[in-house]
Amino acid sequence: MVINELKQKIKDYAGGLAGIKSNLNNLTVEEPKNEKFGDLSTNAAMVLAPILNKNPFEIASKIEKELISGWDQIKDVNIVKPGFVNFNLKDGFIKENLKNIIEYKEKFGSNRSGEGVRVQLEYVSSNPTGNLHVGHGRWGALGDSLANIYAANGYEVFREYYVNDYGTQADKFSDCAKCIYLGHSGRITSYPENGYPEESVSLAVDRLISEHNGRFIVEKSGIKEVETGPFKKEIIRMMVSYICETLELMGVRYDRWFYESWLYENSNLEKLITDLKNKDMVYEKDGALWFKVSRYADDKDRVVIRKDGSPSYFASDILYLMDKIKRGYDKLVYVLGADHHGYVDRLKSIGKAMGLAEDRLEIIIGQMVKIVDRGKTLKMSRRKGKLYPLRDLIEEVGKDAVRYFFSMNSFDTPMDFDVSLAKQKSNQNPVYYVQYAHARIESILEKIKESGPGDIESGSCSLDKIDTSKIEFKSRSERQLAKIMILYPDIIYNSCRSNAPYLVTQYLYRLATGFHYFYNNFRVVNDDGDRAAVDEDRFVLILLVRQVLRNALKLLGVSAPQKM
RNA sequence: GCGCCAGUAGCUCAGCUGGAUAGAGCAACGGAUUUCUAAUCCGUGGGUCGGGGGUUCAAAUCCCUCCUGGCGUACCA
Repeated sequence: MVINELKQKIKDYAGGLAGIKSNLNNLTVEEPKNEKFGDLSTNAAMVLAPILNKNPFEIASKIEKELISGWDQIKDVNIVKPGFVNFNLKDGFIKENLKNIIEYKEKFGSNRSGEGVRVQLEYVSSNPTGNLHVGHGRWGALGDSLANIYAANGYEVFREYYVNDYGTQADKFSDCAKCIYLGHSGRITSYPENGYPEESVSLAVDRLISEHNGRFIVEKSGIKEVETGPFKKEIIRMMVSYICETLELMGVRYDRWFYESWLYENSNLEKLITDLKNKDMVYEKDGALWFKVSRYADDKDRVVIRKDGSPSYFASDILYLMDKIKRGYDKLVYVLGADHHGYVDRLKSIGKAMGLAEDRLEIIIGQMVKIVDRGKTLKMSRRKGKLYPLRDLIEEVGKDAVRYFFSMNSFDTPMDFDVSLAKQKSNQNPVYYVQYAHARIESILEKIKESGPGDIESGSCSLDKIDTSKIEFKSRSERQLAKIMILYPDIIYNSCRSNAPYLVTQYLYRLATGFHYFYNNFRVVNDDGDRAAVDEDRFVLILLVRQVLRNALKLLGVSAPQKM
């Protein structure tokens, strides 16, 4: 990492001046907004000024003299107005860093900051009582990309989907499905009141019929009935398989599908209750058993066992979290929609009650997706349906556009998803812009292969045997392209630290811009003479760009096409 | 009512551990192609950073207050 390493050096130095106790968290090393200020810039002097009670300009020149001017990575330093220290990197340093792309290839950009840490991510976990809608796509994309990013930072990653197959909602779903299922076998019954939308229930029923036909029908004194227990289990399995397929269509996969009902096996609940009673964490009131969560973070206590003796969903929350802890993950990440933000305190309370260190539990609350179609907002409603199904979107827009689109914003931003716009396959969708850069490179390489000039050894477009230190930057834009590439590892590190896949997306756009500009202004293959001549410096450069594009696209689950 | 999130260009969004002229994309307008894919490139216009107050050498960024929108506030899951 270029920036993060320089930053550490500066921070160490600043720490020496200011004393270790000083807060230097807002010390930054970053690319200045305006590139005329140089490659990189630090505000160190201005951060130190109040601590040392000195003029920032004075400190800046001290930093320049004592620290930065001695670095062999730096070509020149200059100090500007309030006390910015701006500097340029040596070309040689950039070239040296380019070597890493060749050395690490598809691993370029990765780091080991998370080595030895087992992190579990749970995302989507939509109830298996209906199909996924467009909003769920955001959590799928976010969760999967985050998982990839954590892995690229050296973490050991586990991806999990929690299936709510236990409790009254699952029963209700099963009842709805039963009605439709019986209808297929000729017996008409009335559809449950306030049942789930028939279209989405039918998805599971159709699947069940095609797999098992009428296997769950039993005749009782001439009347067709359904074996409720096995039917429920199977119909939910069908819905889950549909959900799983939908997510796979957008490249979202899991290591484990965890069923809520598992939590109630082996009398786990009884053990939990005894345990909670022994620890004095519960009390009885109005015939129900309450958990004293209000003593931790939640605003009020929650029911664990209802007065009818059945466990509440909160009981599942506890059991599930305990199960995760028991499985030995060092860090638990929940990706939840804003409609679940009431969970945060509840989950944190459980964590605290279970003695889980606060930093081991990370809850990401993503803001909602507002679905807009031709200027009209489609109202989101969890129970009532009439939402835009995720599957339709993937089929209409394509996996790549869906993944890219959902990775463009910070999860903190409520998002408007214009379905009609997304359906248009036009340059309005920036994914094509980025993919086009890759396809253009492929196209150049194809041309080189075809013309088979003698000056590229073996003609194969491989990264091996390239010495980047011999590259010459013939223009500003070539150097700029190289500089963007060597900053990639910093992006991967930062995107992990702030759970922000969109930083990768923004980076990709920037790299693609750099390439497109380069492409429009310079040629890699010149065939105006008798035979094609390949510019080797540029040939190397585009090979490197291709590699970095691929690496970043892969993290987002977007393909890198050969042709477009 | 209380809680969480948000309000930045016509639209969709970055920037918000305070810093250098508030940035991108799309849309609008004007250019570039006998040359490796024009799904590209270059240029122009476009802003009371929701309103008001405060802290500071410096505020889109921090504090207070008000307005607007989304979500939540179950012995549903």
